[in-house]
Amino acid sequence: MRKLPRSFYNRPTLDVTEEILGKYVVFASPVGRLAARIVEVEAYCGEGDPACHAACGPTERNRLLYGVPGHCYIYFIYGMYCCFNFVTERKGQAAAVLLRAAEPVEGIPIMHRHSPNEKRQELLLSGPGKFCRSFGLTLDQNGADLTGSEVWVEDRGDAVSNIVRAPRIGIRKATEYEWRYFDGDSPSVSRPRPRVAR
DNA sequence: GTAGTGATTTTCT
DNA sequence: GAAAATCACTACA
Repeated sequence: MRKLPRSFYNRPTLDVTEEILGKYVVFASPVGRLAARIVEVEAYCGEGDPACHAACGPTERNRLLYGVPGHCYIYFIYGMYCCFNFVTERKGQAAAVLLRAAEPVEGIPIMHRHSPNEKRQELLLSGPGKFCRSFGLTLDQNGADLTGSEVWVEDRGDAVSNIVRAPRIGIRKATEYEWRYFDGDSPSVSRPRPRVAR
């Protein structure tokens, strides 16, 4: 059990994306400690990636992407949901890894309380919006330092044997890049059988 | 079981 | 004014 250092994030985004699978994200929330095993992520590289928030240059909203790696980038979307990102690459390089899904490990009763509609435990974190809601992550955690003591990622020695690569989901641009990585053996990925349409 | 559409707010053009 | 890195509900097979 080892907290990942900043040097883990200060590398090519696609390397971080692949290697963060099977790691554990931990959130010391005000109502208790939460932990989950990461099973699905997507890479967003600012340079040459039309789907990245930073594709059109720096703005007030995405400035964290350009900042120091190893921080959280959380944004509000579709009026009711948040998405949680890990900022990667060196300062000045806008890139991040979007956490799409995870398996509940610790603090499961708390997650159920945040998402009373979701009865099945393996689906509590099966999507970026649901992950933030079940974890209780809000814009209050935007910009949190992943080497700090509020939110961080641990290596618990898990290896993912069946890593699957697929086109990214929920975007209308640059879907030809297969930058979505997930654990093909996990029941908690957001789309068990990815559809080609959309 | 799968497929389609509405909800709702922040951000940028 | 329009789009967005989504989710939940309804309709239909």
